[in-house]
This record gives sequence, structure tokens and C-alpha cells, in this order.
Amino acid sequence: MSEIVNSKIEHYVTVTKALSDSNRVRALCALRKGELCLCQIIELLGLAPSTISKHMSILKQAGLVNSRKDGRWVYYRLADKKDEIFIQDIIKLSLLGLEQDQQVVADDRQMAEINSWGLEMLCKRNKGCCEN
Amino acid sequence: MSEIVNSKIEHYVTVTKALSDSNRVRALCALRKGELCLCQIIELLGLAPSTISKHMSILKQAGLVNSRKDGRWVYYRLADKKDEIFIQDIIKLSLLGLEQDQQVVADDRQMAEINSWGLEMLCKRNKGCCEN
DNA sequence: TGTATATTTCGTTAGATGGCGAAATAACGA
DNA sequence: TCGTTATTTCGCCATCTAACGAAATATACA
Repeated sequence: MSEIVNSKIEHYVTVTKALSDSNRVRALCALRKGELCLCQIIELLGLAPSTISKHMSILKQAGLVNSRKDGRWVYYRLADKKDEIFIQDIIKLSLLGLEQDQQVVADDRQMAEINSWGLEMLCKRNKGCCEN
Repeated sequence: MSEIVNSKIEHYVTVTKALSDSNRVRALCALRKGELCLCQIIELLGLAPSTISKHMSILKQAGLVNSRKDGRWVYYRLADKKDEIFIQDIIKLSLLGLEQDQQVVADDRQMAEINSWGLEMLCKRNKGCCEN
């Protein structure tokens, strides 16, 4: 399941590739406050579910996030791996450095909003929840 | 000349994109010992001059290296920018973390060899320098 | 001035990437 | 069990990227 990586550079590049898309970085930043359901990340980024799913699998493949399944929902959280310490430090540093970013601040605000809705309300977004 | 970047995330992603190619990472690692002529990096990585030139311009665009021209030769060195501190820390951390990488160690050895030749000897590689 | 050499720019090509929607899968609830 | 919903997988398409060689540019040296 997990990628076999024989060199540090190879692993490092897997990580930097994962970090080289702004939507993935936004997702990572959103996760620094705690775990999120996939559907919340979908709502935050406003992309197709299949697209977000792919993004999260890239982050997971790179070892940056972990996931757990709870019923129909899949929750993602920042990985807390203890190996490859310098890469974990890079992630921490990155998240810290991006704290002040306009988009990240805006995302925080939107995430608070999204959180307040609850998952059941959020997840039937396909049908239009209020005025159908 | 330098890229206008209005958001931290955008700048961050420019940097991670620059770091998401193993040849560019190898070039960066090679530069941690001091400045190098483009032709030395060409020799180290074994790619076409135009390819290396492109790689170095991407690193430069991202603010990771600076260059100076001396006659026919262009020398690159790690950038020592003082702004965007967290990104500089990330580069330092990355270089430190990659010190032990097999490829980096091998590159160090080869670079020592390349250095011992001198630029004049090195640069007429097109013609075959010894047994033509 | 003219030739050689180092580097950059340009155009092309093969392969990677990000996006989507449709279909498949998994799990809840009636 | 059957329908609904959340997520993933798949196939497709548009765009980006890394690589090359050829041509352009810049500089040294004869």
C-alpha cells in the first residue's frame, strides 16, 4: 500500500510534489486545526469530489496526512509520523509560515462556517438543501 | 525581472514546484558547498545544456539561487535572501536533511572530481578533450 | 574582425498533472 | 432488501513540464 522509496531525495521530491499544488496546500492548512471530513474539504475548496479525493490520496501517499473511516465519512488529519524528522519539520514550518496568508485566513473563516452546519446538513449538497 | 507574487501560498507553491524535481534538488544540494559554474552542473547531472539552463532559471525565478556572470561563464550560488524567512529555513532544513542521501553523497564525490579538472579542461567537452 | 565556446531562447515532443463526470464501491436507514 | 449518500476509481481532455536539438546571443581570444 505505502510507496517504496529507496532514496531520501526521491522521498523528498514526493513530498515537494504533494506540496506543489495550491489546493493541496490549502487542504493541509485547513487540517492544522484538527481532522476534517472529506466532504468538508470539498465544500471548502469548491472542486468536484473526485478531484478532492485524488488530492487527498496524493497527500496521503506522500505521508502528509492520515485518514480514518467512520461510517460513510472519511476523516483526514495531519500525519504524525516520527520518521523522516526533517520532512515533518518542513511541514510544521510551512504551516506556521502560511498562517498569515490571506487565503488561509479566509479559509479558516469559511471552515468555521462549514463546521457550524454539521455533516448531515452539509452532505446532501447535490440535491440543494433548502429551496428545491 | 522578478516575479510578482501577491499571496504567500502562491509564493510557497512556486518554491515547492521548484523543489519538486530531483535534478533541481541535486543542483541545489551541490551548491551548498559554494558557487558553481553552469557547465559544472551540466557535467554533474549529465543533461543537455539547454535543460540545465532551464532548471537553473526555475530555481532562480523561485528565489532559491542567484547568479553572476564572469566572462563566458555563469556562476550560481544559493540565494541569501532575508525576506520570507520561513522559506529560507525550509531550504536550509531540506539541504541538511538530504546530506546523507546516497545520490547527494555520490554527487559530492563527483563534484570534487569535476572541480579538480578546472573549467577550461571541462568546458570543451563537446570536442572530446583527451582521445580524439 | 572572425572563430570558438558558454549560455540562453525557441520549437517540438512525450509524458505527467489537474480537472471533470460517470460508474463502481461502501455504508447508512427505511 | 432497496434506495440514498459519501467516497473512490476510471476514462477522458486540456494544460503543464522536462527533455532535446537547433538557432540566437554573448564573450574570449587569435
